[in-house]
Amino acid sequence: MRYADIVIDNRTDSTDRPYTYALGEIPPEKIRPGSKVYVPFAKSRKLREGYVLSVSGEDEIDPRIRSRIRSIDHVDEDVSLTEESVRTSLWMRERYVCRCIDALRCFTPAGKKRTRSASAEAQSGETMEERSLDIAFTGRVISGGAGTGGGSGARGGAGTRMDDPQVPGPGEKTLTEEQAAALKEIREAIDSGEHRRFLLYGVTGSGKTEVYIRSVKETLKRGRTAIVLVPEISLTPQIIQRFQEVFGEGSIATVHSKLTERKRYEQWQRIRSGEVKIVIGARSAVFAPVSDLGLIIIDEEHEATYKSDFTPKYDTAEVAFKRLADRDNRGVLILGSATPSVASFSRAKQGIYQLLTMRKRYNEVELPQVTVVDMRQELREGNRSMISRQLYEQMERQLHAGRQVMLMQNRRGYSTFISCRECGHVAVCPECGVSLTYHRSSGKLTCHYCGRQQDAPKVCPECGSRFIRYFGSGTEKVEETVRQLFPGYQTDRIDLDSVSRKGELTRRLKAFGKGETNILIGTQMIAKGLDFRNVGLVGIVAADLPLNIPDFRSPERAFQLITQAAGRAGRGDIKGSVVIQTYHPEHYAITFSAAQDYDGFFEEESEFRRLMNYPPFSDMIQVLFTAKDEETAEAGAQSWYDRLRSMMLPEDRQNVFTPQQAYISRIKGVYRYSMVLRCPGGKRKEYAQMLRRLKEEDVRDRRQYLAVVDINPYSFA
DNA sequence: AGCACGCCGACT
DNA sequence: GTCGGCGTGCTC
Repeated sequence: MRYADIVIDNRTDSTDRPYTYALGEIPPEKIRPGSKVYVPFAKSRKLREGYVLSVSGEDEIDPRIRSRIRSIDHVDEDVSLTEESVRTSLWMRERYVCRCIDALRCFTPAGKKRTRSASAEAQSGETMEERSLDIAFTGRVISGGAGTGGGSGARGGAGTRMDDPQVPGPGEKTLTEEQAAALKEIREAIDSGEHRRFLLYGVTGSGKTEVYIRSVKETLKRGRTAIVLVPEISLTPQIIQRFQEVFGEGSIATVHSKLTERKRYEQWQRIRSGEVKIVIGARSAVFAPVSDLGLIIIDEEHEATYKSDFTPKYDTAEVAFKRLADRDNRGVLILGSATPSVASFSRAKQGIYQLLTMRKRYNEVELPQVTVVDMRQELREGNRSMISRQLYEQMERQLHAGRQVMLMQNRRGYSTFISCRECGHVAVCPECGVSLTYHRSSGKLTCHYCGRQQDAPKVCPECGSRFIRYFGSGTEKVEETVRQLFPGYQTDRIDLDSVSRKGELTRRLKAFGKGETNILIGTQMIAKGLDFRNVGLVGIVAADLPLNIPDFRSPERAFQLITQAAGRAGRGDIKGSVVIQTYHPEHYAITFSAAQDYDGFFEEESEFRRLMNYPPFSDMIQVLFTAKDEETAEAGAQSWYDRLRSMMLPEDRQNVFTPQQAYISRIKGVYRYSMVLRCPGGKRKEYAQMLRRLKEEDVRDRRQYLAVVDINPYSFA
């Protein structure tokens, strides 16, 4: 008799381990790592879903559990996963301290099947050999048949091919020297059939998309598959359009959150069956069910959207790396950005990534002229408006010349908070404890964390005073000011509040692209995406905003945001200009972004990180404790702190920081405490294992709080 | 004794 | 996550 170790699809930590089942009536060739199975479990009448991790023989069964073993009821081959998915999931469980099932679920089709039989055509008839699973968390290593498995024959070894390299095919553009040089390196890597990683550092307009397209083409030529990841699919219609022009619409699967369940399932099957070999999508597309994966491209790799907000809190580039390094794939990873993250550029400098640089803009358009305005000076000279005199003058000049203007204010709403002038009372969300933002369009006070809304008070709820002052300013206030200053021009505002319906963002951006509005005001949503040919000026209304957030990555974010926004100016054949308004004109994030000097910024930021022992010179781990009452959350954090330190060697204890109330101490009535750990080189794995042990203890002791581990969090909550 | 309710704990 | 078991405590 043969047996299978199975993870049950229960969302609880207490069943996060493999259970052994007999194959029963099922032919052994139908069960392999990744098989989706239905099994009886505990006292439940209904069958439970599960995934096979490994298969074993009679002699490997622990005699103590033998009598309790039950049989698998049936298999669903339509939604079974690849063995590579199982290996990557087990790796994710270790790395992100998550449940095995949560990692496996990333690889499963989110949508529903129509019927059991309707998608039977998706079965490609593959009979993958059983292979050894070296990292099963059972600790059991099973070895099945040898062999390298499906699809590997097409890979590598095609090195002698030397036809049409510089001649553009249909829909392709002629390559610049820099593009050709970058592509040469990538092609060699693809030809080698080895796992290699590149950082494509190309300034805005240097033509990264063209390099992506050619790289995908090279990959397809070898019969292999490619995944192209973009930060947010609705903001990148141009990339998708370019890919469709070159490869044809039918050969690309696009996956994103706006697809209906059925559509998503259809796409999943199209990918799994091998019908399409190119997948384009946001973060979650890194889990696309491709086999023989030869290439993953991560465009705008520095973007925050590549770090998952949900469990498991994975880093897309790490998962991409792991999938590509798998023995069933051995593919190439390309990270592309005009402003690479400090972590990635640092890896490139260390030689972990091969650095490919493209410094020239495609049409040799001159870089925009940048002016930094000291807003303290403006205030001293009597200008209390949020628009400086320089910005006003430049707007006037550009609008007069028929050019368009973009103003970025990375905060929505009308004002940040409202406060009573008599007693100082500040309106605060009763659930989250953060100040409420006034939205003029709706006349409501809104909590930006939980979304709760209430009417703006006419009189102070504390003292009854009619004198209420509005502090700070968001996009709505910018819009109002600009409408007053430039009444003769069409103005539009784009932020999370003004675009609710799907497709509206793209439509409005397109309208601006066509010149229907003269002035576009928005949050960072407008800093990315579409290529606007007629924008003569980009104004960054408050460049300091990201700098005020208490996070070690603030300078990096500020630099990226300013650079991105500035990149919107002068995309066509006109030289653009950029005005940066700031209260910290001397800050290095401002000076280097104004000078468009990435390398200078990197050096300074890297030195700061090294001195402070921040990533990439260490790893940070945050554990967030949530509970319905504050005492439980605090006690949970304290308990982890004490137990963790007692597990550690004395010299490691200094790396655990005292637990404290989270930055946002309450969300939707749930209290939050946080504990942060710093992992010096090489300690990450060891610490993560300790955290895993603490989680297991909590399950056993039925603790009333929830602890969520976040490895290298993108922001410290 | 008989029953409702809620917590416990095992699940292969 | 899920369900039966079982203890508690109330009522007849």
